Amino acid sequence: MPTRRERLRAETATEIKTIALRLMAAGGPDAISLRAIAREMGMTAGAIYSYFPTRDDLVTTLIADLYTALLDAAERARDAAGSAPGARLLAWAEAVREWAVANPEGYKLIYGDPVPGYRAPTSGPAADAELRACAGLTELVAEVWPAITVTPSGTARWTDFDADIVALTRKALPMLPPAGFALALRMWGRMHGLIALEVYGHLTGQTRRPEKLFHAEMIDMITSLGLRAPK
Amino acid sequence: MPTRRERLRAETATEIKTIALRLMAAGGPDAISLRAIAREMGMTAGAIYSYFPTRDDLVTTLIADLYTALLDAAERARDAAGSAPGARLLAWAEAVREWAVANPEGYKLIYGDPVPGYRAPTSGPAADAELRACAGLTELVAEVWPAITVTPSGTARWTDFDADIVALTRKALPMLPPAGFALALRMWGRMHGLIALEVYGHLTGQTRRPEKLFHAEMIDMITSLGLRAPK
DNA sequence: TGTACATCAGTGAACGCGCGTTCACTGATGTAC
DNA sequence: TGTACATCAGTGAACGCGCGTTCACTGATGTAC
Repeated sequence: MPTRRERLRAETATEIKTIALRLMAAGGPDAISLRAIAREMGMTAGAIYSYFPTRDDLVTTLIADLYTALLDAAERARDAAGSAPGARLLAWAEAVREWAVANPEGYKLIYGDPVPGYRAPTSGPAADAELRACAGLTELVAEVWPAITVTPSGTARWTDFDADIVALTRKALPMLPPAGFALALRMWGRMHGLIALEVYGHLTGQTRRPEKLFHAEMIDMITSLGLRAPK
Repeated sequence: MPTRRERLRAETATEIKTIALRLMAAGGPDAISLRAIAREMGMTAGAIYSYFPTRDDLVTTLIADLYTALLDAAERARDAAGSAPGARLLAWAEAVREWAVANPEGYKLIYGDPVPGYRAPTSGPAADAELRACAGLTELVAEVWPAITVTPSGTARWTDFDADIVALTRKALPMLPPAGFALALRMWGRMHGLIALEVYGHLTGQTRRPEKLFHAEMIDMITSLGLRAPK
C-alpha cells in the first residue's frame, strides 16, 4: 500500500508527463523543456530532477508511454473487428492512422526525429516499446498469414534480417516464414507512408480527404494479398 | 557580366549553403546555426546577415535547393530508364530512395519536421519546390496511366482534392482522371513509407537489406497496376 | 598613371534570451518513542 | 497525545552555454576624374 507521500509523488510524476505531452502537442518536440514544464506547474525547474534524472530520461519515458498508447489503440481496434483477416488488418491500420491524426506530435516524437539533442537509447523502455509495436504488427500478420493466397513478390530469407529480431520472431511465431516477416515490414511501411505525409502536413495542399486515400490504399493492400476486403 | 565583387559574393553565398548542408548532414537540422556556419568559415556570425536576411530565409533556401536536387535525381533516373512504364516508375522510386539514403538529413529536412523554431512559408521557393516535386510524380503517373489495366480501388472525385492543385493538374494534364491523381498521391505515400522508416532508423534493428524490401514493394506496386514488372 | 572618393564585405563587441543542470537551503510531512 | 527527530519535496539563486540579431566601425576593393 502506497503511503500518502508515495501517492503524491506518483501524481506529480504523472503531472510532469502530462504537461510535457501537452507542451509537445502545442509547440512540437522542442517545446519539451524542463523549465517550461516547471513554469506550467508553478514549480522550480530544479525540482524535476528528483523525478527524472535528466531531460532525456523524461523524453524516453514519454516515448515509451506514447508507444504503449498507440499500440493499445491498435490492439483494441483489432480485437473489436471480429475474426475476418482483412477486417482485422484494416482495423489495425485505421486505428494507427486515427491515433496519429489525433496525436500528431506524439506520432512525430515516436517515428520522426528525436527531440533536438536527444540521443535515443538502444535499450531501455523506449527501445522495448518499439520492439513491442513492431511485434504487434508481425503477430497480426502471422495470424492472417494462412489466409493469404497471393504471396508478395521478392524472395526473403532469414539472413536478410537482423539476427536478434529473427531469433525472437522464430521463437514467438514459429509458423511465420521469412516472407511473412518481410510482409509485416512492408505493411508497416505502407501504413506509415500516407500517415507520415498527412501528419507532417504534406497532404494539406493536395487532398481534403486523406482518410479516404488511406482507406483505399489499405483496401488495395488487403485485396492484393487475396484476402476478402472488409465492408 | 558579373563583376569580381559580384562573383565573390555569389561564391560566399554558395559556401554558406554548402557548409549549412554539411553541418546539417553531420548534426541534424538543429545544427544549422549561423554562428556554427560562421565559425566553420572563419567569419563572424553577423556577416551572414548581408547574404540572408534571417536564419529562416537560409533554411528556406536550403529546402528549395534540396528539393531541386532530389527532383533532378529522380528525373534523370526516369529519363535513363527507357520507355517501359514499369521501368520508369521503378527508376523514379529507386532514385528517390537512393537520394534519401545518401542525404538522410536532407530528406528529413524536406519531409520531416522543420528545424525547431522554423515556420514553413506557405509561398516562396520552398513551397514552389514542394509543388514541383509533387507535380513530377503526378506527371509520371499521367504518362503511364494509359498503360494501367487494373484500376486501383476507391472512387476518387475531383472534389476530394484541394481546389488549387486540381485546377493546376487539370490544366497541365487534362487526360488524367481524379483516380489517377489519387493514385499519384498513394504512390507517393507508398514510396515515402519505407524510405522514411529507413532514414529515421526504424529498420535498423529489423532488416539488413532495406533496399531489397523497397524493391520488392515497388515491384508489387507496379504489377498490381497491371504493368509489366521491369527486370 | 595617380589621386580622391564611394562602396561595401566583414569585424567585434554587445544585447537579451531560454536552456539544462547544480547545490546549499527551508520548511512541511511523516515516524519513533 | 505529545515531543524529538528524520525524511525529503521543493526553493531560489547561480553556473555556463550557444543562440539570433544589431550596430558602429574599419579597411580593402572598386570607380571617376
